[in-house]
Amino acid sequence: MLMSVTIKDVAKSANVSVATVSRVLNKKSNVSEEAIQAVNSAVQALGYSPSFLGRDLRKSETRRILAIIASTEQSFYSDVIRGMEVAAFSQGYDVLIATTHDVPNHEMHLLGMLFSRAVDGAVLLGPKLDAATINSLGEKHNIAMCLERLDNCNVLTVTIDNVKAGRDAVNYLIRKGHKKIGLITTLQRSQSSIDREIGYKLALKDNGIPYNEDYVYFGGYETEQGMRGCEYLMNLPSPPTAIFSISDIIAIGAMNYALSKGYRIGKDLIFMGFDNIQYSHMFVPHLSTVEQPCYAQGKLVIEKLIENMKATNPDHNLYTLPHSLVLRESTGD
Amino acid sequence: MLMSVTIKDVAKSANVSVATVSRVLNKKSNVSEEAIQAVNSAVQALGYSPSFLGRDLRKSETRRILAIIASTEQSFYSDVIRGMEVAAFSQGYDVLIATTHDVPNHEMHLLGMLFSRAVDGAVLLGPKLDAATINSLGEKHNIAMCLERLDNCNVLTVTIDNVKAGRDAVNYLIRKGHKKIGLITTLQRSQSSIDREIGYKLALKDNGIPYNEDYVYFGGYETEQGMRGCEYLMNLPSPPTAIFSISDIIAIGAMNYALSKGYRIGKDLIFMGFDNIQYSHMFVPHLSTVEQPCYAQGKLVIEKLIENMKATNPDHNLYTLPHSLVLRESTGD
DNA sequence: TTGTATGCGTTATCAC
DNA sequence: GTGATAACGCATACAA
Repeated sequence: MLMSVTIKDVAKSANVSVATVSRVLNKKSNVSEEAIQAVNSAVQALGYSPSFLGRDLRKSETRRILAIIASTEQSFYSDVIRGMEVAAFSQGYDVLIATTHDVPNHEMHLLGMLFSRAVDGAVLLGPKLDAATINSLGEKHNIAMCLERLDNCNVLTVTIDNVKAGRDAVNYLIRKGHKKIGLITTLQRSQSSIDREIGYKLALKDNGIPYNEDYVYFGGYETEQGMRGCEYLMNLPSPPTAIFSISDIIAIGAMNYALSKGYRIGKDLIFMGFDNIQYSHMFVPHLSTVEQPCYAQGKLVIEKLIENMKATNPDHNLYTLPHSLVLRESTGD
Repeated sequence: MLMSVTIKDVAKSANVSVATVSRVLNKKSNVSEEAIQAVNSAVQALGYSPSFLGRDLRKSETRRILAIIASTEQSFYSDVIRGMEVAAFSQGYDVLIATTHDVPNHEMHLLGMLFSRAVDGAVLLGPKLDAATINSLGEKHNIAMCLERLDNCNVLTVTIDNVKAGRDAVNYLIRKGHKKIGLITTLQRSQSSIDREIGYKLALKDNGIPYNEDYVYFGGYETEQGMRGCEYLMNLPSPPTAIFSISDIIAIGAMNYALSKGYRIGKDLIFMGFDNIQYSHMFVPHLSTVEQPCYAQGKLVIEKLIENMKATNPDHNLYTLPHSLVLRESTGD
């Protein structure tokens, strides 16, 4: 489209060498004031913008990091991305986002940008690839995971302790005086769902309540599935009086059903969600939920990833950040 | 991190020249079966992945397109992005997303990726830069706008007719028998908001209803502002019986207020939103709204943008795609 | 069918 | 303080 103006053109126009132009552009110290002026006005006049293609090749770095997410639909990622951007930007990196739509092959395709050095590093937010694959990639490339951990995965990871979070959530429901606790979770297993389920069971055990598999509904991530889950649970011979859902979206669906059947939410029936999405305090009644530190997780994972890019000995640890309960009307608070 | 294996290493290992390696990798026809085998097994053995840094510089194209959005919070962008990706992918392009968080300077910084040829083109979804700036960028670079148009902007744009959409929405409320129509819009002006307001006024005029500025509330994009707007409108001496909001988020806030005051939504008071976000049919009562063809807009803008990249004579037209009304409980449907 | 050589736009090393 | 020039990794024109 544009007959590219290069550093050579600027050099010619400013009557200096390309080396000097490069020095000015990169703000090196040893260059005369005259040269600086000459170069700057030439740059201005020609509308020159240095090509990253040349620069990146020469320096063999791009200062770009790729965040790979399922889709932009989960508004919940927003704060994570923001944390990533702030951390990256402060060190001169840009964050680019790409979406997989849950297709493992496409996730691999995007990781190709990493293998091909189009980006310096990648962060996976909820990968669909298996641990073994990610492990082998992690040996050769700068890669990290955020929000979601993987069992037996030896890759830098920042997440929360989902077991403890699930446990805390359910313990709270029990402390509210409830003994019959339903769980709505997903058939499609992500490690965070599994961990939250484990937390659910541990909380029951903490309180000497026997685990009853009838109280667990396996559905999908959509609101509709939450409705189904609640419908199923409330039609049990001895329905639960409290329901923990592994996501707010699901919990809202569940409350939708409960509302339509006239249950008094927060009294007859209490609900706890997970994620603290924006909508959880827009919905009426407002939803109690577990909040995870999205911004902080995003920030930390980038800081660690950038450290790794410079390190000879990369850090492949798992970092867990603290979560918290947000109590609203749906639990009678 | 990784002592890069290059095309040279592959050539050596396969006992051929780098040219032959390149030919095999790019699936050129004129190359012997032997060579293909040799190269492929060398690639395999060495774990070679071609560097985009070299390739992109040589071909001076990246086959990457940047989508610049405010943030990933508006789940509403999701389908647009999806349309963009499908269109791009089918032509061998990747779509990368970057967020501005409404900071014009950061938008400019991201456009730097375009100037510096780190991407071949960019799509702005709701730019914060002014028309003059974007115009001048559009002369030299492959750039397009989507979802949001700008007055006097001579840049490829794909959007809907927001004037007509607003007009249709309000006309529907009037056809439902309402004459006192409130409008909740935003103080911070985007062209789409302005256009929807114009549509509101035109619909009133269509029906011989005088415009009353008391019926218009200017707030922000958040749910809370929708509540305020509704509160304001319903406390007027002669409150409206129908409320049009320029976004679903705002409309949900407005309904929140109405619910809390005991109005019977869909009967005493009807609501129309805009965008058809996922929440609009999760909220109870379900929200009537205006749907825009997100996927189609994303798809079209990329198709046109890629055409432009090849064209000597780029297309700077404005394309408007059809919207539709989605009728639910909030309008008594 | 294959190899050699050049150049893409930078930055960095080295002489001056 | 400055200017040649090599090198980054690749694709391709040209020769063979």
